[in-house]
Amino acid sequence: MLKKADILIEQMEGRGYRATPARRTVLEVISPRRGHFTAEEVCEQAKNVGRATVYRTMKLLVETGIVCRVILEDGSLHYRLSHKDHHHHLVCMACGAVRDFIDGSLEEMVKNLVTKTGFEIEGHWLEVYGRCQECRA
Amino acid sequence: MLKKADILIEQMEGRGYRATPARRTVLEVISPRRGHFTAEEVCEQAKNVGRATVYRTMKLLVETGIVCRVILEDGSLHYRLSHKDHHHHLVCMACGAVRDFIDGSLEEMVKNLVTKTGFEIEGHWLEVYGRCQECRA
DNA sequence: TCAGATATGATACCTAGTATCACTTTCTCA
DNA sequence: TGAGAAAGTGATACTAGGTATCATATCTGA
Repeated sequence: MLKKADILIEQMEGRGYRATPARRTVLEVISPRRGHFTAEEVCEQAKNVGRATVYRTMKLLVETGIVCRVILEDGSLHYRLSHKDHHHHLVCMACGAVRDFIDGSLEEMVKNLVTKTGFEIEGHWLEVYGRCQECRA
Repeated sequence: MLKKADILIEQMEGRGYRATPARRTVLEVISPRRGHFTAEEVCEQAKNVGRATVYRTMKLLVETGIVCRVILEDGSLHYRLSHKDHHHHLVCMACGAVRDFIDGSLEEMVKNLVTKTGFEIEGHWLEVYGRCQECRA
């Protein structure tokens, strides 16, 4: 049976990137993660991978869509495994849990902005912050 | 006649902060600005104000609602004068122009998320990136 | 098999922002 | 009015997060 990390490695190879030991290690660190994490956390856990390589790999993984960036309320950059194409994050500020959501009305709104403002819209970024059901209890 | 910077100074005083020369200088640098700018740019222009003080002042201005934070697509933190209570930004990636907008459907969507997910929602952050009418021409 | 392309890790470096601290300014209230 | 407290300042050193460089290692395919 293929491990999750193997599936991700295959995704990378499919995009024309080499499946190197360093990248494998990074993916093995990342793949069991549920919530969001920083590049620095990956550095700590992937001990035999250089810091520069971890940062390079994270950038690569974002490009290939394997992970996505999560910006917390304080502006700090985190990452998490990506499961869908375009989606947004609902981040619990207490436990760090992240839920994805897609919202059609938002895409609609963006379209309206085009006609209202004359802007050509290339992208948008939405993060919602709060406390999840468990943390409220 | 009151300059724009004076009005902003008054706003600060109204919140219980002192109107010091350093803060005046920062506000004079900021007040004629149209688009977004970084704290570092303010440092360069407000030459006789210490860097630490500029950063402290920027933080203060965000707290008092006089400026708001703008996060660019690359994750870097900029600021701009704030004109409304809660709003979002439409940022031109070519010329740096920023347009504010308010969107009721978004607030609606956030409310829907509460019932769908059980999250208690504390805040959200939306930035839209594109090219303005002038830059497209 | 070997030349070129890719990837790596160590290191130095850079940028943005914060902590510290001695000092100055301003406020306030007796 | 003036003394003490509170608030603010700037220089400096420091930290975190990330990038540039470069010699070396590894892979790939003609």
